Amino acid sequence: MELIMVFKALSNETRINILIWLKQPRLHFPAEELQDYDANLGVCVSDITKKAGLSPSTTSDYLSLLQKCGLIEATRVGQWTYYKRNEGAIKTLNKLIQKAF
Amino acid sequence: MELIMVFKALSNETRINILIWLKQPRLHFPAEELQDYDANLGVCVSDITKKAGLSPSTTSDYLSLLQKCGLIEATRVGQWTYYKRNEGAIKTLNKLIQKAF
DNA sequence: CTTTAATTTCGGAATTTCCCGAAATACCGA
DNA sequence: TCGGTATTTCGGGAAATTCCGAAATTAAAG
Repeated sequence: MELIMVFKALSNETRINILIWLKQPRLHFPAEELQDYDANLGVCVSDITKKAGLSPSTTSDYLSLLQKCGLIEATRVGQWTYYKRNEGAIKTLNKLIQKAF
Repeated sequence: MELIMVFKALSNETRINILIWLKQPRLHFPAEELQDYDANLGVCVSDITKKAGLSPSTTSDYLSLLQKCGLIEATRVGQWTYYKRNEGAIKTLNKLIQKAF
Protein backbone atom coordinates (compact mmCIF):
# COMPACT_ATOMS: atom_id res chain seq x y z
CA MET A 1 0.00 0.00 0.00
CA GLU A 2 1.95 2.95 -1.35
CA LEU A 3 0.53 6.08 0.27
CA ILE A 4 1.64 8.24 -2.62
CA MET A 5 0.15 5.94 -5.25
CA VAL A 6 -3.13 6.01 -3.36
CA PHE A 7 -3.14 9.79 -3.30
CA LYS A 8 -2.44 9.90 -7.03
CA ALA A 9 -5.30 7.50 -7.61
CA LEU A 10 -7.57 9.69 -5.52
CA SER A 11 -6.58 12.95 -7.17
CA ASN A 12 -9.18 12.50 -9.86
CA GLU A 13 -12.85 13.26 -9.40
CA THR A 14 -14.13 10.21 -11.27
CA ARG A 15 -11.93 7.80 -9.38
CA ILE A 16 -12.99 9.27 -6.06
CA ASN A 17 -16.58 8.91 -7.16
CA ILE A 18 -16.13 5.29 -8.19
CA LEU A 19 -14.98 4.49 -4.68
CA ILE A 20 -17.95 6.32 -3.22
CA TRP A 21 -20.42 4.69 -5.61
CA LEU A 22 -19.10 1.26 -4.77
CA LYS A 23 -19.59 1.91 -1.09
CA GLN A 24 -23.36 1.85 -1.60
CA PRO A 25 -24.12 0.47 -5.05
CA ARG A 26 -27.83 0.30 -4.32
CA LEU A 27 -27.82 4.04 -3.88
CA HIS A 28 -25.94 4.79 -7.10
CA PHE A 29 -26.85 2.18 -9.70
CA PRO A 30 -30.26 1.22 -11.15
CA ALA A 31 -31.77 -1.76 -9.39
CA GLU A 32 -31.94 -3.87 -12.54
CA GLU A 33 -28.20 -3.66 -12.88
CA LEU A 34 -27.47 -4.95 -9.44
CA GLN A 35 -28.30 -8.65 -9.58
CA ASP A 36 -24.67 -9.47 -9.12
CA TYR A 37 -24.07 -6.97 -6.41
CA ASP A 38 -26.28 -9.12 -4.21
CA ALA A 39 -23.98 -12.05 -4.87
CA ASN A 40 -21.19 -9.90 -3.43
CA LEU A 41 -19.44 -9.76 -6.78
CA GLY A 42 -19.56 -6.01 -7.12
CA VAL A 43 -20.59 -3.86 -10.07
CA CYS A 44 -19.58 -4.56 -13.64
CA VAL A 45 -17.48 -2.25 -15.80
CA SER A 46 -20.24 -1.24 -18.19
CA ASP A 47 -22.50 -0.09 -15.37
CA ILE A 48 -19.69 1.98 -13.92
CA THR A 49 -18.90 3.29 -17.40
CA LYS A 50 -22.46 4.53 -17.87
CA LYS A 51 -22.48 6.17 -14.47
CA ALA A 52 -19.10 7.83 -15.01
CA GLY A 53 -19.99 9.16 -18.45
CA LEU A 54 -16.56 8.30 -19.82
CA SER A 55 -15.44 5.91 -22.53
CA PRO A 56 -15.17 2.21 -21.67
CA SER A 57 -11.42 2.33 -22.18
CA THR A 58 -10.93 5.19 -19.78
CA THR A 59 -13.18 3.62 -17.20
CA SER A 60 -11.31 0.35 -17.53
CA ASP A 61 -8.01 2.20 -17.07
CA TYR A 62 -9.28 3.92 -13.97
CA LEU A 63 -10.58 0.72 -12.46
CA SER A 64 -7.32 -1.08 -12.97
CA LEU A 65 -5.44 1.87 -11.47
CA LEU A 66 -7.64 1.70 -8.39
CA GLN A 67 -7.05 -2.00 -8.29
CA LYS A 68 -3.28 -1.65 -8.67
CA CYS A 69 -3.08 0.42 -5.55
CA GLY A 70 -5.30 -2.02 -3.70
CA LEU A 71 -8.43 0.02 -3.18
CA ILE A 72 -10.75 -2.26 -5.16
CA GLU A 73 -10.72 -5.86 -6.32
CA ALA A 74 -11.94 -7.53 -9.49
CA THR A 75 -13.79 -10.74 -10.18
CA ARG A 76 -14.14 -11.98 -13.73
CA VAL A 77 -17.28 -13.97 -14.45
CA GLY A 78 -17.78 -14.88 -18.08
CA GLN A 79 -17.48 -11.74 -20.14
CA TRP A 80 -18.05 -9.46 -17.18
CA THR A 81 -15.59 -8.03 -14.73
CA TYR A 82 -17.08 -7.04 -11.41
CA TYR A 83 -15.36 -4.57 -9.16
CA LYS A 84 -15.94 -4.03 -5.46
CA ARG A 85 -14.18 -2.16 -2.72
CA ASN A 86 -11.40 -3.76 -0.77
CA GLU A 87 -12.72 -2.70 2.62
CA GLY A 88 -9.73 -4.12 4.44
CA ALA A 89 -7.29 -2.07 2.41
CA ILE A 90 -9.39 1.04 2.81
CA LYS A 91 -9.43 0.58 6.57
CA THR A 92 -5.66 0.11 6.54
CA LEU A 93 -5.34 3.26 4.48
CA ASN A 94 -7.38 5.27 6.95
CA LYS A 95 -5.17 4.10 9.79
CA LEU A 96 -2.06 4.88 7.78
CA ILE A 97 -3.27 8.40 7.09
CA GLN A 98 -4.15 8.86 10.75
CA LYS A 99 -0.68 7.75 11.76
CA ALA A 100 1.23 9.68 9.12
CA PHE A 101 -0.61 12.99 9.43
CA MET B 1 -11.52 22.03 2.16
CA GLU B 2 -11.66 20.52 -1.30
CA LEU B 3 -10.99 16.81 -0.91
CA ILE B 4 -9.68 16.52 -4.44
CA MET B 5 -7.35 19.50 -4.08
CA VAL B 6 -5.96 17.94 -0.91
CA PHE B 7 -5.31 14.66 -2.68
CA LYS B 8 -3.56 16.49 -5.51
CA ALA B 9 -1.43 18.29 -2.98
CA LEU B 10 -0.57 15.01 -1.30
CA SER B 11 0.27 13.16 -4.49
CA ASN B 12 3.85 14.35 -4.39
CA GLU B 13 6.53 12.85 -2.22
CA THR B 14 8.10 16.14 -1.16
CA ARG B 15 4.80 17.70 -0.18
CA ILE B 16 3.87 14.66 1.88
CA ASN B 17 7.25 14.87 3.57
CA ILE B 18 6.88 18.54 4.36
CA LEU B 19 3.69 17.77 6.24
CA ILE B 20 5.43 14.98 8.12
CA TRP B 21 8.51 17.08 8.89
CA LEU B 22 6.34 19.87 10.25
CA LYS B 23 4.62 17.46 12.56
CA GLN B 24 7.83 17.09 14.57
CA PRO B 25 10.27 19.81 13.51
CA ARG B 26 12.65 18.96 16.34
CA LEU B 27 13.05 15.53 14.80
CA HIS B 28 13.69 16.77 11.28
CA PHE B 29 15.50 20.08 11.45
CA PRO B 30 18.84 21.02 13.07
CA ALA B 31 18.39 22.49 16.53
CA GLU B 32 20.04 25.78 15.64
CA GLU B 33 17.42 26.40 13.04
CA LEU B 34 14.51 26.00 15.38
CA GLN B 35 14.62 29.10 17.58
CA ASP B 36 11.38 30.25 16.05
CA TYR B 37 9.71 26.90 16.19
CA ASP B 38 9.65 27.29 19.96
CA ALA B 39 7.74 30.51 19.52
CA ASN B 40 5.11 28.46 17.69
CA LEU B 41 5.82 30.24 14.44
CA GLY B 42 6.82 27.14 12.52
CA VAL B 43 9.79 26.54 10.27
CA CYS B 44 11.05 29.04 7.71
CA VAL B 45 11.18 28.47 3.97
CA SER B 46 14.95 28.27 3.66
CA ASP B 47 15.18 25.52 6.28
CA ILE B 48 12.51 23.53 4.49
CA THR B 49 14.25 24.21 1.18
CA LYS B 50 17.52 22.75 2.48
CA LYS B 51 15.77 19.70 3.87
CA ALA B 52 13.80 19.12 0.67
CA GLY B 53 16.82 19.49 -1.59
CA LEU B 54 14.84 21.47 -4.15
CA SER B 55 15.19 25.01 -5.41
CA PRO B 56 13.78 27.82 -3.29
CA SER B 57 11.22 28.61 -5.96
CA THR B 58 9.90 25.08 -6.10
CA THR B 59 9.77 24.82 -2.34
CA SER B 60 7.93 28.11 -2.16
CA ASP B 61 5.45 26.88 -4.76
CA TYR B 62 4.86 23.69 -2.83
CA LEU B 63 4.36 25.50 0.43
CA SER B 64 1.82 27.86 -1.03
CA LEU B 65 0.00 24.94 -2.63
CA LEU B 66 -0.21 23.22 0.74
CA GLN B 67 -1.39 26.48 2.21
CA LYS B 68 -4.01 27.03 -0.49
CA CYS B 69 -5.70 23.78 0.36
CA GLY B 70 -5.56 24.60 4.05
CA LEU B 71 -3.09 22.05 5.33
CA ILE B 72 -0.50 24.55 6.58
CA GLU B 73 -0.47 28.20 7.54
CA ALA B 74 2.09 30.94 7.08
CA THR B 75 3.33 33.70 9.33
CA ARG B 76 5.53 36.41 7.90
CA VAL B 77 8.06 37.93 10.30
CA GLY B 78 10.47 40.35 8.78
CA GLN B 79 12.08 38.72 5.80
CA TRP B 80 11.13 35.22 6.89
CA THR B 81 8.01 33.25 6.25
CA TYR B 82 7.32 30.53 8.78
CA TYR B 83 5.07 27.64 7.98
CA LYS B 84 3.39 25.29 10.41
CA ARG B 85 0.70 22.68 10.15
CA ASN B 86 -2.92 23.62 10.46
CA GLU B 87 -3.79 20.87 12.88
CA GLY B 88 -7.47 21.73 12.90
CA ALA B 89 -7.72 21.38 9.15
CA ILE B 90 -5.80 18.13 9.19
CA LYS B 91 -8.13 16.73 11.82
CA THR B 92 -11.10 17.81 9.72
CA LEU B 93 -9.54 16.14 6.70
CA ASN B 94 -9.10 12.88 8.56
CA LYS B 95 -12.75 12.92 9.55
CA LEU B 96 -13.78 13.78 6.01
CA ILE B 97 -11.80 10.86 4.62
CA GLN B 98 -13.26 8.56 7.25
CA LYS B 99 -16.74 9.67 6.30
CA ALA B 100 -16.27 9.60 2.54
CA PHE B 101 -14.42 6.31 2.26
C1' DC C 1 -17.48 -21.21 -36.93
C1' DT C 2 -19.41 -16.56 -36.88
C1' DT C 3 -21.45 -12.86 -34.66
C1' DT C 4 -21.97 -10.03 -30.87
C1' DA C 5 -21.14 -8.02 -26.29
C1' DA C 6 -17.83 -6.85 -22.49
C1' DT C 7 -13.49 -5.58 -21.45
C1' DT C 8 -8.60 -4.49 -22.00
C1' DT C 9 -4.63 -2.76 -24.37
C1' DC C 10 -2.30 0.52 -27.05
C1' DG C 11 -1.01 4.95 -29.37
C1' DG C 12 -1.49 9.55 -29.15
C1' DA C 13 -3.29 14.56 -28.75
C1' DA C 14 -4.42 17.79 -25.17
C1' DT C 15 -3.69 19.21 -20.68
C1' DT C 16 -1.51 19.37 -16.27
C1' DT C 17 2.30 18.79 -13.13
C1' DC C 18 7.19 19.06 -11.93
C1' DC C 19 10.84 21.79 -11.09
C1' DC C 20 14.13 24.98 -12.58
C1' DG C 21 16.44 29.74 -13.30
C1' DA C 22 15.71 34.61 -13.87
C1' DA C 23 13.49 38.42 -12.33
C1' DA C 24 10.70 40.80 -9.05
C1' DT C 25 9.46 41.84 -4.33
C1' DA C 26 9.97 42.40 0.74
C1' DC C 27 12.59 43.65 4.39
C1' DC C 28 16.57 44.71 7.24
C1' DG C 29 20.86 46.91 8.51
C1' DA C 30 24.62 50.14 7.44
C1' DT D 1 19.64 55.13 0.00
C1' DC D 2 22.27 50.97 -1.08
C1' DG D 3 23.44 46.19 -0.62
C1' DG D 4 22.33 41.69 0.98
C1' DT D 5 19.27 37.95 2.35
C1' DA D 6 14.65 35.63 2.15
C1' DT D 7 10.91 34.71 -0.48
C1' DT D 8 7.68 34.85 -4.32
C1' DT D 9 6.36 35.18 -9.08
C1' DC D 10 6.84 34.07 -13.76
C1' DG D 11 8.08 31.59 -18.12
C1' DG D 12 9.05 27.43 -19.86
C1' DG D 13 11.01 22.64 -21.08
C1' DA D 14 10.45 17.92 -19.60
C1' DA D 15 7.65 14.47 -17.77
C1' DA D 16 3.26 12.69 -16.31
C1' DT D 17 -1.76 12.45 -16.53
C1' DT D 18 -6.25 12.64 -18.87
C1' DC D 19 -9.12 10.61 -21.87
C1' DC D 20 -10.16 9.10 -26.36
C1' DG D 21 -10.71 5.79 -30.50
C1' DA D 22 -9.02 1.78 -32.79
C1' DA D 23 -7.60 -2.70 -32.33
C1' DA D 24 -7.06 -6.86 -29.68
C1' DT D 25 -8.89 -10.16 -26.35
C1' DT D 26 -12.30 -12.95 -23.98
C1' DA D 27 -16.31 -15.30 -23.78
C1' DA D 28 -21.21 -16.27 -24.63
C1' DA D 29 -24.72 -17.41 -27.98
C1' DG D 30 -26.57 -18.70 -32.39
